[in-house]
Amino acid sequence: MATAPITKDSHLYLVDASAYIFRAFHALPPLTRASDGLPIGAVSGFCNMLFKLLEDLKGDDRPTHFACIFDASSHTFRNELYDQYKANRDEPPEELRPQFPLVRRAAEAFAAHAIEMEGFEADDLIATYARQAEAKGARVTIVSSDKDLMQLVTDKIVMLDTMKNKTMGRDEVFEKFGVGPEKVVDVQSLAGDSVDNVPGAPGIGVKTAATLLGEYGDLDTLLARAEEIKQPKRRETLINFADQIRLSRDLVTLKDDVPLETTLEDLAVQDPEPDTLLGFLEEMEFKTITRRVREMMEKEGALEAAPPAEDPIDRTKYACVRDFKELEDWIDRAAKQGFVAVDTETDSLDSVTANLVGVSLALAPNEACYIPLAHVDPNDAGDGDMFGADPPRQVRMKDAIKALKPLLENDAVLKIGQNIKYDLNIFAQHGIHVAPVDDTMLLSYVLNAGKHGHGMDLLSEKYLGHTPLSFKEVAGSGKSQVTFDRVALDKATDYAAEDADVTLRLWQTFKPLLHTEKVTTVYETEERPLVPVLAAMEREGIKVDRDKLSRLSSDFSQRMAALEAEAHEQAGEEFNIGSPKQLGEILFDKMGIEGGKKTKTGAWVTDADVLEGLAAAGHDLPRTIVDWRTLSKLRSTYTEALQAAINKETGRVHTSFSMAVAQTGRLSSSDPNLQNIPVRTEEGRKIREAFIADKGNVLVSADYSQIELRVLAHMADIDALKSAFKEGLDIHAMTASEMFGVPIEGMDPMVRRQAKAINFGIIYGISGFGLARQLGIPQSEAADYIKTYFKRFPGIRAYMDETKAFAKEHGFVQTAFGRKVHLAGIKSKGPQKAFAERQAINAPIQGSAADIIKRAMIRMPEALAKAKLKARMLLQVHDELIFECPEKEAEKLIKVAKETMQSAAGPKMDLSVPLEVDARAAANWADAH
DNA sequence: GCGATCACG
DNA sequence: GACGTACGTGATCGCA
Repeated sequence: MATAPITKDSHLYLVDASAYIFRAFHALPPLTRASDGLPIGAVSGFCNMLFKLLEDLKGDDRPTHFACIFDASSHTFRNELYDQYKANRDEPPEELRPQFPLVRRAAEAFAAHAIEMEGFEADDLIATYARQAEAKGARVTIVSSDKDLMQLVTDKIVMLDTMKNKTMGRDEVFEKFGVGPEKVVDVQSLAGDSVDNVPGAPGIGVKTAATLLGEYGDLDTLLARAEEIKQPKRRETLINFADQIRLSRDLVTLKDDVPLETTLEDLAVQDPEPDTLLGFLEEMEFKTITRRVREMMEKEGALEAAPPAEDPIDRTKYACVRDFKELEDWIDRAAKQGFVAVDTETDSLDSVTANLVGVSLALAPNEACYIPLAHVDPNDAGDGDMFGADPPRQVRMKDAIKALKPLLENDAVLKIGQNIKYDLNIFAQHGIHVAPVDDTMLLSYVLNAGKHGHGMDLLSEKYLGHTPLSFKEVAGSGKSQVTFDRVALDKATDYAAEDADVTLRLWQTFKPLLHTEKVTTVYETEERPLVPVLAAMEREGIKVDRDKLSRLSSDFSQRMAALEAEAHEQAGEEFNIGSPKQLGEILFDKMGIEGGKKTKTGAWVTDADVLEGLAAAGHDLPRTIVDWRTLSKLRSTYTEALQAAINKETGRVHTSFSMAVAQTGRLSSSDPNLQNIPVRTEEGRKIREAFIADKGNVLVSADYSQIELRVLAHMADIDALKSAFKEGLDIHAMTASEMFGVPIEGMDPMVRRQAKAINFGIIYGISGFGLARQLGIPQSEAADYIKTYFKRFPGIRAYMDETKAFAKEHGFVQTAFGRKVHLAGIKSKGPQKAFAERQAINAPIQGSAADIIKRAMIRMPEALAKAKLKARMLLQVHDELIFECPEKEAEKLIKVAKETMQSAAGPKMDLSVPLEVDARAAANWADAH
């Protein structure tokens, strides 16, 4: 049986199968098998549901663990408590009885674990599994509409009614019962249940129960203080029927500690055996679903070419290479073969400072090795006390580097890695410039963006059906975690060689799919060549003025202290000014300000929008908080954190760019994030001023002007927008002029501001609500604006409709350069669909702009070299590139950078609008921007 | 570890 | 007729 650990990324589905059968039988039209009249309506409904759950769900919603839970018998411990429990139930109808065993067979055919236990109801098993999974941080979806299960709902556990396609979380439970899930039991104990024959308290229904609990808190308190109830009748009932209420509670409370026979891990989703499943469906004579299942299986066979099953991962076959001759042998074989998977092990996650600890190579499935280079005795505590600490015998670092260099730099040998930019930086520390490379993370990114993440463990699980050793398993976790150089060589070999092995297998899986999925060009022209460019930028880093940051920090601290004191005075009490919860209570509960909103967790919303509104209404405290928060943010996230991020050796800050995080093709930056350095406020700009050029150098910032609107004008083919850009008009003013019929000359800045918000709205997949919120105007007015906009630019609406239709048909959208962005929710209904539609509109625009700047970045090193410039590219901020160069070069650099950026769409795309780039040189980033 | 908040494009 | 909404990121904090 397949097993898989439950982690916080797991998603367990628990189907309340017995309840489903009854419901399907009554809700669905009666259906009989054509050949012999066997009733099969419930079986059909059940199969359709399973298929939908197992095959249709994508992304986060895709189950990792799955079980169908059945009632084993009608007699359970509840009958011992109360002999009338469920005593009013009729025998199941004649047409339903033969379907029970068929449904169990259906579950087996879908390879869905069918679980039942004598003496326990399905509900108790569901409760036990759900709570266990939740305790491990997993998400749980209970497929049922049974209100008895609603007590289980939490932030992690939701219910799904597949017939109504409705998800039930906290809010929905609250709507139904008037109390949160944790008090559902209390309500049910009072209200009783005629269906299950739970007595409850006579004359008290859900509404009254909720009211009472609202007043007294919980059932025990309510019963204890029943004397205080004002209404005589209710008081009497609660006092007289206290025992019956307590019994009811025992009946409705689900048992969540059933001694399970099948563990959670055993519920791992497994692929159905095609012959068994298709055989069963054909036997039932289900035409439609048989066809759909067959199509799905054919497609998956093509898409996820599973690894040769006869070659499962076998860690015992890995070699630990500890002498030089053996290393030379591996290198020879790799060179001969022409490709090799490579992975480095280090003592840190930061590729600029990390030390190389070992290298692993893989030549073929199971043919992999680990070459330890800097391991120490695992018993060495690392405290400098070298007693008993003999490093294990291993190849000398210097020798290994010398031997590996020709292989890693050999342009006839492809080096395959997972996130190989990291390894490039590690090897660069040792003077090795690895090329050419392939990256399995990027292969997955161009194939699967939007479907799922691209980390190795996830990809291995999904495409190889194999769970690699986790880092924690070999290095420990928490306080007892050690760096990799302290891991014993046998364990290190298992882990490291497996990573190379898995990488190689993923490459074999993904590489052929580039062509079938038509994403070769995106991979070859945008992703693969960008890797060394970004690696160099990360190594280069950017200089920051530590003293300036330090002075800003002190300044912010002082002003924060003053604001904090002021806030306490305005509040009339001391409170934690950094706690949104406490602030909300002071503003809306204590001070009694009306009109507050709550978040889905029940806390008051106190974000800047709300506080600005309150300040405008004449309250003093909100303004103080807003000011304090501004400074607090700047201090903790920037002035403090950036000082800590300065590299001791280089004296510069080195970010890490992620190429496979953003769904649209954008980069992201982290550790630290240098793509969100403040600029919008005066205080914020001071932080930008701390980003400086080295002595004798300047920073140059070059940014695309309105690139997303230009891309939109081109892609949607809007003549009015295109000519506006060609004529160099102020695009927001032009939009305002077209919409409101006012001249561009001497335009009211407020009118232009509104047009600007609309232009952004268009790019984001506009909604009246969003525009109204942004502009602070009534929704009706916003709707009118949008109407006017579409009337004036009908091509935009047509483009949006086409894009949505394409997304729905194909499940993805594309940028102008052929990058695919898959949209998980596009086929769902309700808010998920609306969200996916907005993504569908935004992704091609944002993604095409990302494509363009990537193309510019890739060409930049050669353009700089050709112009004989010493300039280095340091950062990318989505539509902006930051360089550093000798003062004297600045003018020439600006020219080269502009040309390269403005022509970056070609020759692949003949953009029908010009791309404008503004560039400036200065001593710091604020002035260059 | 998660939600709320806020910094950027 | 109601619902829930602007697109894409990452870091920090309080609080469970």
